[in-house]
Amino acid sequence: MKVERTVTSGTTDAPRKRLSRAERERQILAVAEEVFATRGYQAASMDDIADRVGLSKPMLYEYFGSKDGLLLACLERAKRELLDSTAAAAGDADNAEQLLHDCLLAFFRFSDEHKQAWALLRNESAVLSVPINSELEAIRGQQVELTAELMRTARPDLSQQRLEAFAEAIIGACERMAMWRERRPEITSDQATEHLMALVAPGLT
Amino acid sequence: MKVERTVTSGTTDAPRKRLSRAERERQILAVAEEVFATRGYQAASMDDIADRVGLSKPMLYEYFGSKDGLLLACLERAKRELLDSTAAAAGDADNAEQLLHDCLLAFFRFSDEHKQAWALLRNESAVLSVPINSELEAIRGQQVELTAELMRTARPDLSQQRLEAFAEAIIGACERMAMWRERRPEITSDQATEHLMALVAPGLT
DNA sequence: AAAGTAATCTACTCATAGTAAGCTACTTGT
DNA sequence: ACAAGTAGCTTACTATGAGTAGATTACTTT
Repeated sequence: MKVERTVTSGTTDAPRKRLSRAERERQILAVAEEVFATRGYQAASMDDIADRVGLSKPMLYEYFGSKDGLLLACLERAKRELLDSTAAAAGDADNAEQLLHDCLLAFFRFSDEHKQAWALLRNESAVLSVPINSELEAIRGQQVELTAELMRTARPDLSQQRLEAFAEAIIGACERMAMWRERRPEITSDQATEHLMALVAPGLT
Repeated sequence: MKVERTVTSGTTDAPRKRLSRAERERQILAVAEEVFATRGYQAASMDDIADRVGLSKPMLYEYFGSKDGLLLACLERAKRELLDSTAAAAGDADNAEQLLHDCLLAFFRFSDEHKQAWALLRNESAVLSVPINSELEAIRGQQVELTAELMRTARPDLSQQRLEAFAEAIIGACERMAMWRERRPEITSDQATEHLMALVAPGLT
């Protein structure tokens, strides 16, 4: 189980290439995302991640501070990607229904195509430590805001509170349906979008 | 920080009452639910829970097997309570819209009145270890089934897949809105219900 | 080539999940 | 009443994994 690297004694050992901080950080993030997504936060060990990168543990702490910090960095990147994807889809739509449709579809496609990032986000409350969770809620707040903002242009008659409520509800519905699709892979992102449209579009137009 | 019990040397020490397994289990569950809900799974320590119960750690393992096992027992109880609450509310409703309304309201009231149980369920994917998560998804499946079943009686024209999709979406929306209400305590359960009804009722009738 | 610095390592500490092995109070058969 | 059995309980351990102190080595700069 233990993969000795024997840096000191080896004859054929490569002398461990040195990389710039930025490069190493990207490399670590890639490995960490994979490990967190497959094993889960708790079962993932810093030693394991370090080994896979081919680096010693203190480097992870040097760059990310803590296990929480490392997860948080992964989450932030994933969340940004998701936000970008949906925001981009919101660009070219002429009416409210079309807009909703495009965003939903973009979301479901994202959860298809970036399975690892999505697995991470889906389990985001994995950690529960107060500092992380509040940070996460802040990030999530952005998504709600974006959604509410988009809806306001379509339905300026609705109250601020109602818009927020709708945004929360729709995002929650999306997340659950994405998890549902993991259990039923035969359901395409178009079908999922259609189901959700059937449920909420009448209430929005 | 360490509260020594000094059982061996004390003069005024109560000799640690012996309880039946069933009673002790209930007592442990109550403490564990509180600790898990407030500190979170990760930060909760078995030693701490044992101390608060006034018991030694091996007893927790004797009765619940592992930390996961203890959390799972808490979750199962909480989930059953929630399921009972909503199922009871489904009893006396004459039409589909009324039914949906009553269930939603029951859910939001539950998350008000059983804050601890709800905090636990809300963070249920806290653990991520594969065995626990699959167990949890199974429990959750019951709720989806119940919801889908209720909707089928109201809308027998919809396909099985669509009913499931609606059930998942509505449950996801509920969960998110309950979390939203934690941030905005001024929003009553009636208001939350009304918002959600406004969003989904048109799509269901 | 000397000095400086950024990347890296080895070798620890400490907290906590989980366990082995035995002790003790209550129950039950005779 | 008392011996035997058992269910509840404890002390004292191991093992793993997060996090850290301090030294070291490879590039960069002058």
